[in-house]
Amino acid sequence: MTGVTDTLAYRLGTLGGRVADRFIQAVAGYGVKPRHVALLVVIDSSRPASQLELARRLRIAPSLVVQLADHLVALGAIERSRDARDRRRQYLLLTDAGRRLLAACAAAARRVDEEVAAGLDDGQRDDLRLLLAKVSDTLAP
Amino acid sequence: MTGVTDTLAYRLGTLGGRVADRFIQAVAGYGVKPRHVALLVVIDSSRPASQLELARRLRIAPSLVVQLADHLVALGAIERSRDARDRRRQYLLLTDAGRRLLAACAAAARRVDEEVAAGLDDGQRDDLRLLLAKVSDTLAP
DNA sequence: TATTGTTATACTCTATAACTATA
DNA sequence: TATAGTTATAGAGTATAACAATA
Repeated sequence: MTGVTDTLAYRLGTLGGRVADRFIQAVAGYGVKPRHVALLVVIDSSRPASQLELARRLRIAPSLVVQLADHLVALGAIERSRDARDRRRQYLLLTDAGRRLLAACAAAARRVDEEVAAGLDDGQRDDLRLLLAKVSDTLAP
Repeated sequence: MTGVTDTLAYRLGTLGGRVADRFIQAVAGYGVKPRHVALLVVIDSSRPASQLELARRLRIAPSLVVQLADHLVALGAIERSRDARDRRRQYLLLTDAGRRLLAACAAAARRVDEEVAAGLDDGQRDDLRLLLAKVSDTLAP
């Protein structure tokens, strides 16, 4: 009988935590945490989106988007821009500094990858990336 | 230039969280959370260990082991047994009910796997398991 | 009245520090 | 005095609920 440690669910869950801890350390120097990076990512990879839209995409509470955005504004990484036609809405937009910050976080993630994937050859790294992407897509909706 | 989402670190971190959420739901009916399952796993897969040893293996605070163990004792899943030669030490031992609970959690994890790996064929599932195991080993120490 | 964003509050998780008992 | 375990306390992270502004 296979044990719980043999399952993808258990391995992905525990390993995800270990890797996330390293990522936290890797980006801490830039004054951000994984949630901030995730927000930067979705801002970067979509048409200008309101805070509520971003909350839905990230599956986090709207009030948390406010806090994360406040912090990123303070860092100069994003700007809030009111919708002229519906003044309730505020779009979050990356600044040049925000793009540089995101690039720095990507570089930090690649440094973590060096450690995480130290035991894998290039082909295995690509295989793993592909398989994780497939799983992500499965869980996407 | 590769973005942060292309890295293993970012994917493993975010995906780990999503999968962990599903695992939490899957075992909630048994009255346990992932930390309890992790404690059951290490108790099951080692010589009788003191609470402090278990804390070190799980990389969690000794005080947390106390809380988790209290809960598992209340569920009847483990028993505390004092070391006769050093009455400060308490070994945590699985009961039969604990073994059944662990088996139920493994079954729950396999149900989560059905969802997580729905987009992968059997060969890909094995590949992913193997690659994750390799990465786990790399990060083990 | 409904929706967007914000603020206030509460809850969960977990660690650190203080304490007890045994050595 | 040092160690295993326990209890008390505090901090981080995040959600829910109450509120403000606009539609």
